[in-house]
Amino acid sequence: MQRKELMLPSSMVPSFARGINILLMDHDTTSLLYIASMLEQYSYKVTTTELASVALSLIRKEKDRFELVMANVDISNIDSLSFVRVLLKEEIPIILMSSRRNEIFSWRALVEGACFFLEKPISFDDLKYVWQHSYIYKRRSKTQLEDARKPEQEILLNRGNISQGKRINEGGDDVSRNIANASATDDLRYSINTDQNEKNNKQMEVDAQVHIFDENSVKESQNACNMEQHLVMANDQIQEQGGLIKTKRSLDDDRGGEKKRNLNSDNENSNSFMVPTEEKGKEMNENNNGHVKKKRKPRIVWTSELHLKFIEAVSSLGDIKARPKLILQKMNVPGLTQRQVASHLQISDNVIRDLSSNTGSLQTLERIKPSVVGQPTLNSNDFAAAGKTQGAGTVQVENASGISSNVANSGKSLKQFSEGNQEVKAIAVLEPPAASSVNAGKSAYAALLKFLDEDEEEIRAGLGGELKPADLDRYCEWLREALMEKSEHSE
DNA sequence: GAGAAAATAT
DNA sequence: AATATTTTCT
Repeated sequence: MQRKELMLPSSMVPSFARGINILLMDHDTTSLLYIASMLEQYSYKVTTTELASVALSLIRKEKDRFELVMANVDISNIDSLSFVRVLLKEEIPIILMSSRRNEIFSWRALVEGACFFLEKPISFDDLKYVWQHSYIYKRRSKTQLEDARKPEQEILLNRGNISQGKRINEGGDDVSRNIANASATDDLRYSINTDQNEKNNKQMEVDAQVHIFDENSVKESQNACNMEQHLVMANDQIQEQGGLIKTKRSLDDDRGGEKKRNLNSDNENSNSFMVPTEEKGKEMNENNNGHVKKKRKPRIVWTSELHLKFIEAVSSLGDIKARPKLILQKMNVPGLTQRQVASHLQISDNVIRDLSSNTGSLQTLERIKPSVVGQPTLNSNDFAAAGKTQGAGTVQVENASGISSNVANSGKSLKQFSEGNQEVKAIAVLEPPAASSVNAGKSAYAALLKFLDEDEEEIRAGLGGELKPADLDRYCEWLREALMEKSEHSE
């Protein structure tokens, strides 16, 4: 009897737990896709990303969407620690995956509230009961009040122990003892990323100096110093904006008269050390004509580390308190200005730098500015106002009858779409990614699935026999090569 | 101080 | 052309 034929993996998951949403994060693409494909076979709906900051953005955007997060935490990656911290605060069950090298880190995470620790490599069977973590966690939060009386450690360890008895380091006692040894914490900072992979030179320099932002490990002052490196300035070219260029705004100004600018007067209260020293105090220059030109601030780059810090701050403050001033304070990044934070906050909801999880389907954002509703006509630019800052797409409305029509370029305003006094709901619809960019990830993934489907024999042959969990690395490596060959053939 | 939107840089 | 960040306006 081959279990394979008779039993679909998904049938091993109880019906009420099928299709739960899992957010999967793994810095290693191959492993990401591999695990995702396994999870999907169990019926889970998987959203994948390689970046912690993206994962957090997703979670922040749709709080309740994910019932379980599985993350490969790799100490050599700066994001991991902060990522785990933030996640734990979000009250989403989290399963950590990592190699033995990071075991202690994972233990600590367990104590802080993670559910489970899977040691890599992950096997198919390891994932079978993954749903239980989301389920049990849900039940637990219902009875949280009662639970709250228990000593906290106990609860946390209990959660950590919910295991299928496999792979988890059995027994809360072991875990707690090890943690109690406290050397665990010390081991958490150190070994900063030596294998910087894809980043460009500028980034690499920065990364090399970044420290993990661990409250315990980094003193503010020191932190300050290090974080300064985060502010990657775009080159110094300052653009000239002579009075000759008439923009909408400059026209307005021409007649607007008085309330002209205080130009740089309030230019960054105390933080102008971002400006290269020679430039200081020269915010205004003269050009040949003696005309005054204003200097534009060098742009900062919101690296994923910086963004992560931002999200961390926002998340710890909560949506209501998360205002630029407090966020800035919390982030404690020297040289970063409140305006920059404000500006980033403005768009942060829409910031998703990596859409590897996007299947290419339409993404709707239900948000519309009142000003757009009242506008006489709508064009595709109004798409921006409907929820996305800028970019291509259309604005649709949905009226009471549920009819949804495309408003862009229709020559009507949203108001005209409403019936009676009923409010219309405007929906910004993102254009699906261009076919070309429908992520390499997606097609690679599809290819992988197909490949797995069709060529199992070949795979086994290629590996010379039965697959074992321990073979994962070898397997992935082999797969990668096989896939590459394949795509070469198909050219 | 905040947020929206325009301007401008990449 | 599209996106990212800064600046202006309210």
